[in-house]
Amino acid sequence: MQDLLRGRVVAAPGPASPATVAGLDVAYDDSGQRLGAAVVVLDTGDLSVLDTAVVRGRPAFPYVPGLFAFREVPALLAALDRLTVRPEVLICDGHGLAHPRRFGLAAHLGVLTDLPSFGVGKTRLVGEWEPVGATRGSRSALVDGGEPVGAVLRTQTGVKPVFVSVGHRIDLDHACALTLRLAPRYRLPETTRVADRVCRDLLT
DNA sequence: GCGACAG
DNA sequence: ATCTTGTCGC
Repeated sequence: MQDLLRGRVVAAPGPASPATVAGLDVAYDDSGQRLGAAVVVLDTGDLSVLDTAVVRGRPAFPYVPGLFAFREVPALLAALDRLTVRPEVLICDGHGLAHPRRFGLAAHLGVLTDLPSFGVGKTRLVGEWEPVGATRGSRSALVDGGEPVGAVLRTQTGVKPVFVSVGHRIDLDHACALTLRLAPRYRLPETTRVADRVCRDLLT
């Protein structure tokens, strides 16, 4: 399925300066039998929350590295469907092309929605990189099998970097620039932080 | 056979 | 992802 859908990924420059971005995340209960998914739309200017949509349900697939999208995509699509504001870019908790078959969650969601998308992961799935500079904004190429698949980006000086990789209709430089703009104070972009908080609250 | 392995 | 325990720093 991934090998098939991968052919629908579009590599495009930009987007220049999106006014809205969406953050997506999923949380699970203690049993792992229930999940809560959230999509939040933020204004890139002041990082204010413009819209929120949530969904509760069951995992559609077990967690298997490389097949992560099959677990969370159904719930995230359902949540996206409930949005009132149409986001210009999707920022996913996970990887885009930095995937064994170059089709991680961010690429998967991008193709299915045809919205520009990229992933910001907390840990690596594939690839190697040279040490990243210690200051905010420093980045190092993430390379897998000899090809560049993303960037290891320092969003806060002296804090562990994040892994940025494009999904659909966006280039790496714009993805990194957006990530930095959305992470003025913490390691992760506000989109991810807000979505994480919202979906976690669904389980309590 | 052994280590790696998004969330 | 989720959980615990402990430490460091503002």
